[in-house]
Amino acid sequence: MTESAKKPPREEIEAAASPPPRMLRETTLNEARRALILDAARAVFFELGLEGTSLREIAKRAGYTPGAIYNYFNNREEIYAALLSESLERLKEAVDNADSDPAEPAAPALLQARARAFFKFYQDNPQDMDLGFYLFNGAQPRGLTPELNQQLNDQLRATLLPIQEMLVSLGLAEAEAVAETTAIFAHAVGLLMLHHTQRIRLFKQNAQELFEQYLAFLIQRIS
Amino acid sequence: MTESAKKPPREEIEAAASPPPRMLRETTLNEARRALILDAARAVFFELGLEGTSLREIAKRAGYTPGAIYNYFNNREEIYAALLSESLERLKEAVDNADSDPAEPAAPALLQARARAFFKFYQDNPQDMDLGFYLFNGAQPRGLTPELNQQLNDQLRATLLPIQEMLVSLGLAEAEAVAETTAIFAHAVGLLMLHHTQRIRLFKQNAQELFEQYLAFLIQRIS
Amino acid sequence: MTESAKKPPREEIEAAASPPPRMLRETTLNEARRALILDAARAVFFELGLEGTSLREIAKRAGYTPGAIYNYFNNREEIYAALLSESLERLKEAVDNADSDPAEPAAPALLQARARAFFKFYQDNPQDMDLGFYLFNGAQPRGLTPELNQQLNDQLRATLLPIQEMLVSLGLAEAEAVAETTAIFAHAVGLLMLHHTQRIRLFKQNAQELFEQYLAFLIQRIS
Amino acid sequence: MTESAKKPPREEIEAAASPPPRMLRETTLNEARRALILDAARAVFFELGLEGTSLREIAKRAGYTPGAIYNYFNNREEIYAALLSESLERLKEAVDNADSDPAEPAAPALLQARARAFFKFYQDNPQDMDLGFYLFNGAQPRGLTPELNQQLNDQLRATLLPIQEMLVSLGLAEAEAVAETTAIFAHAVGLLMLHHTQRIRLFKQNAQELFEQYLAFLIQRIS
DNA sequence: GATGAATGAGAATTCATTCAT
DNA sequence: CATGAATGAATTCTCATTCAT
Repeated sequence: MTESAKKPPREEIEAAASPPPRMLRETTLNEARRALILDAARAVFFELGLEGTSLREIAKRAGYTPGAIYNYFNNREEIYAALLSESLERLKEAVDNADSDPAEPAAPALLQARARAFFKFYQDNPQDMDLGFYLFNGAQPRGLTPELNQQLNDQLRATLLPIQEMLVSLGLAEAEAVAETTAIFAHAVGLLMLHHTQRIRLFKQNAQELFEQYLAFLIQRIS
Repeated sequence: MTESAKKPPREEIEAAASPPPRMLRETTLNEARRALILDAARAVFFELGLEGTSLREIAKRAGYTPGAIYNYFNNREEIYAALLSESLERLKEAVDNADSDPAEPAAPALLQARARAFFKFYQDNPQDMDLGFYLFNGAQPRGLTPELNQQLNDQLRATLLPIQEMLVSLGLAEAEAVAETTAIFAHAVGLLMLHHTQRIRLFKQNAQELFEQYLAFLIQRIS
Repeated sequence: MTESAKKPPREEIEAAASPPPRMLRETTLNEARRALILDAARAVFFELGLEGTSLREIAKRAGYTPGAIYNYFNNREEIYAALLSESLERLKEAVDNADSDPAEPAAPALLQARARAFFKFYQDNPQDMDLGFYLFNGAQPRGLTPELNQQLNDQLRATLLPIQEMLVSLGLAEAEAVAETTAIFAHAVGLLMLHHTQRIRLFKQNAQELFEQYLAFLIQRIS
Repeated sequence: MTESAKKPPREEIEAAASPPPRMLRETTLNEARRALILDAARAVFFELGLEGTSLREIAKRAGYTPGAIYNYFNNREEIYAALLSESLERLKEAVDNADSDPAEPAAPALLQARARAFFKFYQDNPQDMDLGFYLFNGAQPRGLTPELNQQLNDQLRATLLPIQEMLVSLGLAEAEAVAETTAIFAHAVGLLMLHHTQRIRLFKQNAQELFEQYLAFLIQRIS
């Protein structure tokens, strides 16, 4: 689930009936190794931060020579992109799963649940935010190809869609819903930044509480 | 004005009576040279961004050899800290000056003016935000000493105080005012992040407009 | 036509009577694949030059993985050797074909035609010269086996023989003819070097004209 | 004599009267160290050839860390350029010194002496020729700046000028003299290539003798 | 016969920092 | 106060080659 297949699974398609076992095995192995590298990369990134993350270190932790990495990724940025993509996948999953939180499926409650899930994901996984802001930086995001950039954008957009839909459910016009989604996104990001950098302590405030309050005001305003 | 004296001020104070002219002269010269280096650093940082900024480049632009820098700063992080301190000074100045915007000095208008000034400062100077988030990162801010960290925190706090005061003027209790100040801060930061990383384009929104709207709702809510 | 079989021919010969069809088929296939690789190698070499030519690139263009190449060649140098061998074949062909240039088959004209063909070949195909000088370098030519080296030498010698013969036709003693052939060879090589490295521009001279002049003087001298 | 000063001796000039001893000492030391690196580079180049020559190896032999080299040269190509420049200096010296070979200063003898000196220099120092042809390659010579390229070209041109002058002395028109100089240059280069790559053995000829013969014919022709 | 994984060595270059002078 | 030399570690990436499968 956590692995976004980057390499083309080529022939797998033609023989939909009986995937040749050999090929299947190799593809699986391959993906497992990619995943292994990504796990190492994530670990390094989370432990050492952006600056401390080098190909060497990733390779070492994955039990590889640096050169070997290039069998799975064309360059360092691709690793980051894969990491981010996978992070966004987890984020989306978290937001989507918020629905299954039982009980009251009333629109306001669902909106809260989804926004909360989004907020909580990054609150619990600060490095995932770092990752995002590292790659989503400046005009031409790091070393990403436009395609990769587009893909990541799409993933982000898709993640926030359920929130936007809920706002529409609550009676907002499409345009308003987009604006409010953006605002929620921004407010969450801002609070999370203050939280992670500990600046929020300056004000003796609690990020989560403030976010809840923001949501409460919002719902009140649009109801 | 832009120079916050970090290192040398000590002796200057103890001998308030008769500062030996020689020492005074040297101290002054010293500060001038520190300022020179910081100017160079700022220029490099703004031009090349965090990644492109190296001690070598700073030294070169300041007309020094890299080694000479260490007479004024103990390491690279200290330069960044001084830069950030000075950036916060400019920010504070911007917020304070918002008052002098003539006409209606009514409380709501003043609140708006100050918050706007804050927002605009970082919108116009993205690198200043980079600087802040570079140093204010994670639990133990980069290579900062606790004292430096404290000082920077104080500066930030002082900058936001005028906004907080205005909220009190508008009738909020002290505790509420702090919470709302934090929220304004967070919202601004969040929108600025989305703006600078261009993620806001995904939603076809405009950061400044959204911030204005946030302020409008806020004022409406608390009036 | 362009393929000089290096490796497999052995068995083919011993069993002149009844070459087992299977082995024959395989041998043929094999040679075809060798040729395929060499074609790719030549293309890469001509396009990217010596420095840009890597086994990986050759393999990629031939539709192989790098490892597969080692079924046909023992190492990179062997590919180059095969390439050079084939280049010398083409050169020989060019010189031999000079005869068929119609009209006056008088000895001086033929000599000129052949020498010109030699010169022109390398003038038009600078990479072929690179190839030659890459392998024919220093005392122990690159990674060539003595046998390979001998073979390449023989090919070169055979290529120049028609010129030497023409000199004999023109009345030179065998020893003199060899010496003059060497001199022609050297003069051509020297001018081509100056031409390809563009050093000849320093003198605002034209390589081809100078070579013609050299030939003219030579013919005049020995007639 | 063998050291072409690349780095600007800056202030040395203003105080023409009494060069401050300190500065002088440092300049001298500096040049000595540059020379040391160049010596190492030459040694590596001569021993391992172009392919084997790496910054690492040069640094190691010079007793330096690779990084330290960059205090004296901005990149690898600059080292090569300095090497070539110095090689051309030696070549020029050799040609110029041919004059001082006493006895008969008649024009033909002088021409021969100079051309011979040129030839002999490269015959005795094959790697110097490699160096030249390495850098003087293709349209945009390796990684050389146009200025460096120009400088090297000028040095080469200046080296051959004495030969050209002698041809004028012998009665050739300027244009003819240039053409013949080019031809002599080319012939020498060609023979030297065959000599160094040992291809001349194929013909059982002797490079030096052939060159002498070329000169003899030339002098005879133009006298 | 061919693949794909992996190695291990190596490339040039950059960097913050130290230190004798 | 400032220099210039030097370090040593790091950076990403490339390459020819090997080998189990």
